[in-house]
Amino acid sequence: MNHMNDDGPEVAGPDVMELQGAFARRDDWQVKGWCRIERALDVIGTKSAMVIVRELLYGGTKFDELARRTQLSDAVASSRLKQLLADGIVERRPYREPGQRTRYEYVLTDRGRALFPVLTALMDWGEHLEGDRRGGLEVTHRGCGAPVSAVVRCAEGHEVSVDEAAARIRDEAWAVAARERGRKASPPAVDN
Amino acid sequence: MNHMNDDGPEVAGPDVMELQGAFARRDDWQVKGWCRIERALDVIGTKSAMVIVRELLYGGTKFDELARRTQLSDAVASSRLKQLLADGIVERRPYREPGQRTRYEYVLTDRGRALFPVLTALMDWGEHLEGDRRGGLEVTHRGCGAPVSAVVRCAEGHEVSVDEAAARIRDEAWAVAARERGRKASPPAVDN
DNA sequence: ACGCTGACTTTGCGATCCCTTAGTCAGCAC
DNA sequence: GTGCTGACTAAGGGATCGCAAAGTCAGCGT
Repeated sequence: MNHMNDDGPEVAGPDVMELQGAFARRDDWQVKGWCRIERALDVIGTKSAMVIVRELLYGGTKFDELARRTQLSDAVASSRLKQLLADGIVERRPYREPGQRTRYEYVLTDRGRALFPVLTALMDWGEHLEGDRRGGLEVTHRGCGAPVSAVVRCAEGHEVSVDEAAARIRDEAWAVAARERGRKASPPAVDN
Repeated sequence: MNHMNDDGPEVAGPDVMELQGAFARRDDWQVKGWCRIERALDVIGTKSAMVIVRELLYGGTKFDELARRTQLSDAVASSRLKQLLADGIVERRPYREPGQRTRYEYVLTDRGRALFPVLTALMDWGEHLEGDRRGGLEVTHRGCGAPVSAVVRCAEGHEVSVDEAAARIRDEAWAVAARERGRKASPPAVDN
């Protein structure tokens, strides 16, 4: 648990998660489609998607606002928005300004707004990287003005560091059975 | 603040961040190098980097463990680890098992472990996507056994939703001056 | 009717990501 | 010293990402 040890080559040690139950034998569990991190990255794992969501969170709605503020080309903005639409992250709704034809504005869905912790966590992490600090943004709580950050917390309200976390398979009995079924269909893979 | 409105085409409304101060004129501020989200993504914005960090958090240390468990090819695992090393996210330290030559194991640095909220936020978000739920992982607090999630919180301890958040430029006076300096060097861009 | 503008779409290209296959290289085992 | 293994490295290729430039298309202005 020795955080903040920048004192030379002495390294951090095994401050990692505890693997519980059958997952302790990590190699027995290949992450075909069940890793939620990978699933998430398949949908928003691209830089253009992330920065578009960023601008939508900042309140941009019109196509040219989003393209300009993200510094993406029209083509990328267009195809990414189309994909975000298909994935249920943004919705399009018509609007019409007086003397203009009907256009569409883009707004985040609930699923899109649920990316707020992801973006905040990335922003926090980017803080400690090289680069300009003063020109950057500060995100605060409108109520009290205090700066915000993304933290990992358990349902009981405790803040959880990496070494205080444990990972286990959700429905272990089912997962073991599913693996057995898969093994009958195809020859055994990792078992030897 | 109408969360969870899946009732048809009625959309969510302007549940977005408030832009304060000079940042309210969003178009006046191009995100050249100061956006921490983009800086973060330049370093870990790739799927292979993310899944390697995931495995390191799960406790993997040896090269072949990491390559096998991430399902990445040796080549990708190798070059990504090299890059993570250069970026200060992992450290390599020699170890030697009896009757073996010296090898290296990979461990996260503090900066690497600081990605825990990012990965947790992604995992949370991936929850609501299509796909298998039962085979998935559950991350809990070792102390009390409760499941963990990533939340956005202010320094005063309030949980902050998107529409309760505000963004402003950190050092606004400096940023305005810096922009003026830049404008002298090159012809005005967005002003007219 | 003609041009202009805002909102895209299409096209063609280079860069990056990730894969497979094949090779290297250090030390044991024999 | 020959073979083997674990840990890489290199080479070549397909897919995806992102860009610039050009094209489309609807309506307003004249």
